[in-house]
Amino acid sequence: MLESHARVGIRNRILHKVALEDWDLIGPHLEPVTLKERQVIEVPHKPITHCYFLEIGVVSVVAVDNEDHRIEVGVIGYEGVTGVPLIMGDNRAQHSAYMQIGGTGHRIPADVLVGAIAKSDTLRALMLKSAQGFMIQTAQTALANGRAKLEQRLARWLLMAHDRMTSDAVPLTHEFLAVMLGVRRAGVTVAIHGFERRGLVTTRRGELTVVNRPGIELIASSFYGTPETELKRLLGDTK
Amino acid sequence: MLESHARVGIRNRILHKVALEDWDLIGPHLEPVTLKERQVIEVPHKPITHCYFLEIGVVSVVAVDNEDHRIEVGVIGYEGVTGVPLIMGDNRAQHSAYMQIGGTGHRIPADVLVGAIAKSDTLRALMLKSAQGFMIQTAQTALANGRAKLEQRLARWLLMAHDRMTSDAVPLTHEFLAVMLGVRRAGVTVAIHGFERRGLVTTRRGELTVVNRPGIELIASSFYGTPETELKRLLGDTK
DNA sequence: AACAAGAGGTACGGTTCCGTACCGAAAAAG
DNA sequence: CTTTTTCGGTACGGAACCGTACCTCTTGTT
Repeated sequence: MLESHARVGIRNRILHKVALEDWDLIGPHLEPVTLKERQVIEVPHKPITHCYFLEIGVVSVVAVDNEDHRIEVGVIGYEGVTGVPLIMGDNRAQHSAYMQIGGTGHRIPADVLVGAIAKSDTLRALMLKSAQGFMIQTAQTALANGRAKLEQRLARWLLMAHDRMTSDAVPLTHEFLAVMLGVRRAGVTVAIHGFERRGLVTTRRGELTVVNRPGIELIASSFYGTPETELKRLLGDTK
Repeated sequence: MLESHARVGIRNRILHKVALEDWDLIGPHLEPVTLKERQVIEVPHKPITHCYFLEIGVVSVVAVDNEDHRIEVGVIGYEGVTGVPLIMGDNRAQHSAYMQIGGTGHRIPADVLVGAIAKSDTLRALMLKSAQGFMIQTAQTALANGRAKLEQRLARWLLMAHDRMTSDAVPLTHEFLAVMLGVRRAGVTVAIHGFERRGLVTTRRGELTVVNRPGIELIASSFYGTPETELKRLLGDTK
């Protein structure tokens, strides 16, 4: 498939797959952005102002209830787009979303994207598949939260983050990892030590480097992989 | 809003909200069905043949991975419709779905529903909101699985089932409850005893009756309620 | 250089829940 | 009415993880 000139160098899978005839609807409205860690993308129950197509970095989507329990329900990187509710016809964010790992990308005003989806069936179909990919990820998270051990969940998260990075270094603290997994910070520390001892990762303050990815996949076992495989099927990627 | 004659007596919230001008697209193709417990609705990775609009009963949607870990990611009753992937443009089921509590409803061939959604913007918007309601439920399940105690999760499930029943009796075994919550059968038995001792429920073999719903809500606390509230907002119900 | 703040290491008692197993009671099948 | 199956009650050791706390390093900040 030919790519429009404007998309040369674009890594985001969704933008990549926007049909040529749909590009005029959104391309001109994309604004390049640099996103620092902890930057807020969406606030629960508030209108979504922009959708972000990441190039690099990781967004954490975190469910929060009214007693302040919180847990990550999914991550979004270069393979997807934020603002799933918009695709479903709702303009309010359901969950908290923020940059877990800083990066870059493009954003588009919510109303422009909604209008574009209304105009083009093919664009809407693409966005819907992206949304479904996220649903699958959320379901897998529910499975992992209910069934997997801390170590397996940690492995799963590292793999998902690693997929979305361009290097093997994953910059994040035990503290935030604990929040996302819904466990104690001390528990994360101990689990990471286990990984380190087995030569799967190396660590520095605020950073963790993947050394032996297959080894980590072995630990995550079948808790990792399903959403990734399904997304490829949905978007028809061959690589 | 006026209801078409054909819909008199329909309890399903989605069918109820189908606009008059959209009714011709699906109404004539609805087939009344009686659904017995354990009846299979969807099989993972296989094409979805029909979508079910339940009147009474509960469908369990269960994520299964390739090592046979399984856990319920959501339930569907009279408030929704099965076959979420179809709404998202995919014809394959992602999860296992089966009747957890027998009931009645109407079903429609998948291709008819897909065609109808393609023809009508308003119908599609309605179905998308239903799908989003399910997404919210799945996210809340991920939260509960990661953060809640067994007792709280049990309370949450009972409330969700109770919402979808027409009586206070919920027919199910500890065994299946355990599968859905992803815990031991023995654990469920003990937790139910606790409820019974506190006068929240009464039990018989294969059945459980809700006696003190507010008491159960107190236990579930904020792990119950969010998806229910949000679905009302999405569908604009006032009751 | 001194200080404060953040990140990580470690420990300990306590709780929750698992894995497993065995038994009796109720319902279904013959 | 007997046999078989399903369902539920109960127990026990053990694993996983929590809540909490305290201390030590880094890494910025002043």
